[in-house]
Amino acid sequence: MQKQDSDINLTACHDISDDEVVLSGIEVLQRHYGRLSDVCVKDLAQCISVARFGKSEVIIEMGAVADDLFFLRQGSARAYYLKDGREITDWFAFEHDFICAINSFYTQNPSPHYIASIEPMVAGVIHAPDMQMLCRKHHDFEHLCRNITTDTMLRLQQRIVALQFESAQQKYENLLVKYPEITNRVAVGHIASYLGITNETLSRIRHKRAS
Amino acid sequence: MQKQDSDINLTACHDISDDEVVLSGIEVLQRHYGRLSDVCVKDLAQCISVARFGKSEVIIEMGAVADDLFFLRQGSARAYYLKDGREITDWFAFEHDFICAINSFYTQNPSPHYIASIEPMVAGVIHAPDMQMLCRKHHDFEHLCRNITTDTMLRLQQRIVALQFESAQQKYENLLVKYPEITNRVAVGHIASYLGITNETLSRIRHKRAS
DNA sequence: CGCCGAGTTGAACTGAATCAAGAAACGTGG
DNA sequence: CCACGTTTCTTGATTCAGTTCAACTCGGCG
Repeated sequence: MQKQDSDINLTACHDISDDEVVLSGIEVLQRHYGRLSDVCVKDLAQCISVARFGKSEVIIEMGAVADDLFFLRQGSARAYYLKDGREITDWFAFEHDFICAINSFYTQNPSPHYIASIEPMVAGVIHAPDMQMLCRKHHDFEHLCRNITTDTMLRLQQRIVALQFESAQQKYENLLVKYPEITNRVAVGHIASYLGITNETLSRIRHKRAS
Repeated sequence: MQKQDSDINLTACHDISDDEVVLSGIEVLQRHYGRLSDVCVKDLAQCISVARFGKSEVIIEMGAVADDLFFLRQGSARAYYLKDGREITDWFAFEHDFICAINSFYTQNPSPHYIASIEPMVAGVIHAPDMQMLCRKHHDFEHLCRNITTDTMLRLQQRIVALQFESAQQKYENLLVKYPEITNRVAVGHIASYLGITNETLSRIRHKRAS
């Protein structure tokens, strides 16, 4: 049933125009991270392109210098890396979330992360050099970027506390609170690696909860 | 013998003048995070005060709204929080490091963290409202702050990977690589909680390594 | 000198990993 | 639209790293 809802959305997403992605993205950004001057908005809009992906497409390969930052309008994606040949999911993004190969985007080094779509997705894209240029040109944009980074930093801080002292079960419970519909949209295996536990352990936790 | 070296430094630290703390702090900041205009440096210097603490003094209490950011010139400090009555160390700072009650500083909420000196310390201090003001006034200072935040974010990201997939021993080894002299300056118990392991486990790891 | 907190050592316990099979779900081509 | 192969998820048995609890040692300080 949940499935049907999301199918409808996925069909609908093809109706979203590029302009709509760009403009609504900028609007959401401003709402969360700080207002921009009209001239800055105009410059920013120039720098944003729109990308569309199907289900489970690899968007960024490990080893590439990945200077794309995606802001999702529709669908979902994940960042992951390989640890002993296993995919470890590191970050999920849904509507109105950012995703990028964080190390590569901010340092221009080859990315240890892959990025892949989960569901079909539509996103606004900005390139790191353009972002740098906009930051240099517009003080208010630099301020907005600082807010985004601060926000991300605090989220990572929270996650460290969670990883260090919560049991596997607690971590799963908390994830469900933060993303109630994640189980309908993301493979269980990806969730397990995100939580730092094995598929088997997560499976057992889910079994216990269901009863 | 290491002890004596640091005793000399500790004595010496009383010789550091306030001006020296402020100016050398600003110099180090610029070297790492971006140049500032002369007028900005002047404004910044106005906003920095100097704080001195003895050994093991609590600097920020849990529950307080803590809008101080410290930049250490000498000595060391740690941020920690209580988990089931036990102190969990979350961040160490040595010379040229920052330390603040990260959540409180950036959100103005009551701090879940304590901050305490470890060794006697001397630090430059800036208050969050002053930092905000300087960011608003000077684009180059906002840029510098963004760089600091980005850097912190990437460090936290690294730490998540480390926490999630390294064994207790690996985590300790890596800590020693990053801070070779930490064992001479910080209580073993603080290191254990920083690594997310018990004192006993760390003790056994150290025993194994010594042999 | 004796206390006290920090660190060490030992023994028993436990949560989660690993290894190994089986069951479901998924999508691809006939 | 169904059959088959592949991937994902579940279930069970065993193992292991790290915790917990408890006793003991050591070095510094009143």
